Amino acid sequence: MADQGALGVRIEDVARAVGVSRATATRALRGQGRIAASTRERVQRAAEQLGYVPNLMATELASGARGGAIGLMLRDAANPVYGQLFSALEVAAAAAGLELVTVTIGADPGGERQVLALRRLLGMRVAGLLVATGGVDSARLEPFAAEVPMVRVGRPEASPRIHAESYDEEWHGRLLAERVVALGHRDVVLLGASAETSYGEHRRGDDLERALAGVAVRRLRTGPDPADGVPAALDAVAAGASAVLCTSDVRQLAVLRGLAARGLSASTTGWDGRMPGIDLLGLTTVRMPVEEAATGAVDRLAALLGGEELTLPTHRGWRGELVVGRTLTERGTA
Amino acid sequence: MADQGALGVRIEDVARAVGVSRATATRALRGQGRIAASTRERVQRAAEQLGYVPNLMATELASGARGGAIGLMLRDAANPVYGQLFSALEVAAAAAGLELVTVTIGADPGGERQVLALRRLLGMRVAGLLVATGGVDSARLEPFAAEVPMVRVGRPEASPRIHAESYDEEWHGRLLAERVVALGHRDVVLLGASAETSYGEHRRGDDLERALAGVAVRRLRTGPDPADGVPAALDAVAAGASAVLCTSDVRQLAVLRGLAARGLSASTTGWDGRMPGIDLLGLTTVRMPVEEAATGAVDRLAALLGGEELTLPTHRGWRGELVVGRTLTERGTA
DNA sequence: CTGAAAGCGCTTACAG
DNA sequence: CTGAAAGCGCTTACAG
Repeated sequence: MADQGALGVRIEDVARAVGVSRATATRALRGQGRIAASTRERVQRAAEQLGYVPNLMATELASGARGGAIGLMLRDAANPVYGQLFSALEVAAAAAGLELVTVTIGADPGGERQVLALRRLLGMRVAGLLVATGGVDSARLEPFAAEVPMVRVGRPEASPRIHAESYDEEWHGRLLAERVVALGHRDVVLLGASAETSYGEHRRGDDLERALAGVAVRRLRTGPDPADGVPAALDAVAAGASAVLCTSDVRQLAVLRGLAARGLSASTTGWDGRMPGIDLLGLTTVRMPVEEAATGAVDRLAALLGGEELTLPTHRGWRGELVVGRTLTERGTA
Repeated sequence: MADQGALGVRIEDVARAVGVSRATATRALRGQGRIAASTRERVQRAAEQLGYVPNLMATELASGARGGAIGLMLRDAANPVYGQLFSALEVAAAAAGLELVTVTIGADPGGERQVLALRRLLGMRVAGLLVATGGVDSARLEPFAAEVPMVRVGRPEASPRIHAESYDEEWHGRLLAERVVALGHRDVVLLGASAETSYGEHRRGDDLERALAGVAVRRLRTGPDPADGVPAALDAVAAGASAVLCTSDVRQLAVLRGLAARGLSASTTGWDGRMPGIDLLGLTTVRMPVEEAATGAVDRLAALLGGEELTLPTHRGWRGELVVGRTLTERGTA
């Protein structure tokens, strides 16, 4: 163990150094209550000199304050979309004067780790909860929502009893489908993660498929690796499909690589629209309204913390925009 | 305030429901010490039924346990590199059996917010600290390092008194410079953030410039927006510079857009190498060894926590690899 | 303006 | 195997 250093310094030590009581030291350090300016200064100086760091655990326990912090449960930040959501949430929280304590969850098929993480956050007595993962079903979330204000953000799918600020993926699916159909595609591949792999992507696939009226859809449900299912998709292209619709942009990239490698051509679309070089790559995708959802979620949580308890849970779906690049062309012109 | 719900349930309530003492309830719930199986079961059942969630603050305060968690201070996760570093750290921490509590810092010119965040993390009595931001100078970090094991990760620049697992940016600079020179470029633009904007990028610029022996370098120091300085860089290209070397990939993208818009051509290079579509874009860049640094940092921290106190702080620099794409060609062939 | 005392919710020796 | 008591480090009325 490294030298315990200043962490061993308690307020008692500071108080003793100055010759006052703990209560006085507390007042001096928190700047609350009546206190002589000179005393305050002496205490502050001593605290600084001793390297006093208040023990938050004790502070919050004693004050009963539910710590200003709000807990954020996030999924894998390696994905640009989650990284940006994370960042946007931070910005929004800072603007709202809230501190964020974050825990992330990697793969979590059964949702077990998420429940654990939620308990842990709750154990830290966060004032509110932001849930930005897709893998927990609402049923497991509800008990937590009963204990502390909770807002789900990003993914759709939310029980009517839980606040949610999400992306209107159904709308996004229609946006894409409309354009694909308008360009004459009637035989397409729909490539995306299976429900177990990513519930969010799975839902996107459903939304898109539903909107593709009159189109022959070969749906491929794959694993987490973006390259999964690409060979099968290419086979379908070779067999006549004119477009490969993906439920995420990284998958679209994998398809583009595959097409180039096999010398095939087909239209492609993705989903997310948050990668840096989208314009240069000419990707066709839907851009998720990340900032809007993040700000919406934080504002709603702030309102709930502020006492808006009577509000019925609401589910707000934010709409992004279609980005049409070179990868989507009229059927037959690719 | 939302219904306080089960958060109001204390261990006392559980104990009373079963008719045992708090001490017994504790033992039953933690599974420590001798306890009758039947008692344990009854307590567990009651806890579940009442929705008991242990107050972590009280638990850790009472047990003196410095909570297993380690604190991570991170910079803006919107940047793909940081998002991936975050993710890699999570993975490594999970593998090492450590929990991560993360706070992020946005722009923080003076390093004030970072110091605050560090104090806050320390207040939570984390067992160790991972610092993955660039903006704090070592002098401000040292006091914290004296209190709790600390490892700096990612950015170079570290006092000899602080453990660091970083990227060997000097080496990366040489890697790039060598290739640029080998391809005949003798008049280049070096485009990157000013020291105030991003210390890391600034250092990269220094490293690169130093390695560009015999090359005329026009250095442009810009603000945070990737598009900053691009017009000036293009002017330099129009005036004869054959390459634009950037200290980050997003800047390189901005330059590529600018070149296309103005119908100019020049070689370009970037830095980071972590964007999803690099290969498709044909970017030239250095790929940061994110996973290696992350694993190294977590392992080292784990070792420190495990009692390796005698180790002198070490500074390990991880080396990534050069990625040469279409954007870097022999001078005159662009 | 300042101090003594009680208490936050939990755990941990110490006795039984 | 179980309970009473003391204590973790801090704060907050309540008296002075």
